Amino acid sequence: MTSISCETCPLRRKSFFRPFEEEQIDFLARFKSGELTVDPGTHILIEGSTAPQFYTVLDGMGLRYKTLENGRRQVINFLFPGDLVGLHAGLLGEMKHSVEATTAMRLCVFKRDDLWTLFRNQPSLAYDVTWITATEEHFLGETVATLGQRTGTQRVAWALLKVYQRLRALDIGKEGEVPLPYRQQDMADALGLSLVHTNKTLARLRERQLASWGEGRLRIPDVDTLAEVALADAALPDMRPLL
Amino acid sequence: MTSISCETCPLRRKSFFRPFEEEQIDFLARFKSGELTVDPGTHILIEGSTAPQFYTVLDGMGLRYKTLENGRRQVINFLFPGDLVGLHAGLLGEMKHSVEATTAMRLCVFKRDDLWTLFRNQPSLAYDVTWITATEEHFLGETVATLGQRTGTQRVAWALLKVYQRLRALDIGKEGEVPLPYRQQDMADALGLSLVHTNKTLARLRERQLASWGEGRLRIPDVDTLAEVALADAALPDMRPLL
DNA sequence: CGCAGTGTTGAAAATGGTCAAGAGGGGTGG
DNA sequence: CCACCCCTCTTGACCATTTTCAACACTGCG
Repeated sequence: MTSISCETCPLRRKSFFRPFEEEQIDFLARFKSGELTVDPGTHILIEGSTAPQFYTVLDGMGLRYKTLENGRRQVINFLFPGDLVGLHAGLLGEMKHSVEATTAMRLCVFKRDDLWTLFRNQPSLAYDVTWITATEEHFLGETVATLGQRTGTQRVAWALLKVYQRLRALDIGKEGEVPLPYRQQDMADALGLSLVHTNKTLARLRERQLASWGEGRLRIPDVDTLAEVALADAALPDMRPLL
Repeated sequence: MTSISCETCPLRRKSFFRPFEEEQIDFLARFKSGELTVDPGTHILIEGSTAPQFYTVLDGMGLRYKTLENGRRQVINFLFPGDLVGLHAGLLGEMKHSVEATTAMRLCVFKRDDLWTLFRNQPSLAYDVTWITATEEHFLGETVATLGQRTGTQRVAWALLKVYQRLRALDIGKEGEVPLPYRQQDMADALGLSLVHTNKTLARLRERQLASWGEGRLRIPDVDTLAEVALADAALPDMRPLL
């Protein structure tokens, strides 16, 4: 399996990612220390560890979660191509959550120590790192609002909508249908609902023809209607930088 | 009301904040464009606006919240001295939430446009900005886990503990007792609980002598026991940079 | 004095959780 | 090749945490 060069990275060509200057790409090419390919179910990062590396997701899907002292698991978010993974270990010294691959994944590997070089020599890339972190923070704020203020049905609708929009922005799947390889338990753990209630809520959304998720595929006949139910905005996410 | 100079900023002397190099302080002194003093109840930033400024809280307390389309309010977090406010407007172009002063507040004002200068000329400060944003993101991840996986009692205990620890790290209040000027409704909106249920849960925590909050003061007889109930870690937060 | 904002308490209603059981699919080993 | 097991999804019944509704006490303020 040969490593993909940053210059011709197929992910970067997607319109979801902001075009970079040649100088920035050159820097990233040197910054990149390798590629990691993992099987479904692999634990990529473990809470409490001090990983010497961090990653950008090139392909595949995963999830970021935290386990509480009572054994319950909170899925913090789902991971898609373009997401930065494990930056916390680089920035804060230790991982505050775990990361697991749901499908097979390919990740671009960076050395944690090079982060400081990036900040010193590439202010525009440093700005992008901060932008990504702030965007992530904003999304978590939305998630807090969802868990705090939305009903079960609204939560499930919101999550399906967000995932659909993100995948469509990446041009994955097609209009009205995207792959969604997670288990219902993952969604339940992400939304703070029980598995049983999540299942029944999904069944109701299917009946009402708002969203139909099964066999790894999510179908949304009418995004605007689902967005209404989700109490959310139907707009696609903004363009973002890709490290 | 004269403006405080960065060189002698009393907040910076607190042991909660990492000492800075003289060069960094000099830069910040030039970076600082003024001071803002507001009365309790003032809306400092409004969701959707494009503020040309962002702030560091020098004194007082406030809260950051978001209003959903159904009118419900989610308090995203409480704001204390040292917190950066409104960086989103600078980084992402527009505010994604609102900020309101609970007590009288004093804020250090920065011009949004200077942020880029900071990234270009002060990589170590840029790193600090990113560190703060990542820490904030981490905290929101904890909040998501709280709303998703903790029971009502655990949530309230967790919030009181976090607030207590943060204030103590700032050396506000004294061992076992800190000021807490928020309303029960604010706490309820932060935890995704109804006001009534929050009130009754607080009463039970008071009966059990775990935490007693009333008349603007929070008393915690035994932090470790409360931490157990909260399913949380009793450690004080790490030292952080102050912009 | 009356009013608005906050805190408190009781009772009824409901959303969501837990328990339990079964169906179906895919992999593995006998 | 079949049997068995494990994992995921599904559904029903019952339970409980939390919400909603309603009323009242207390305070500060115009």
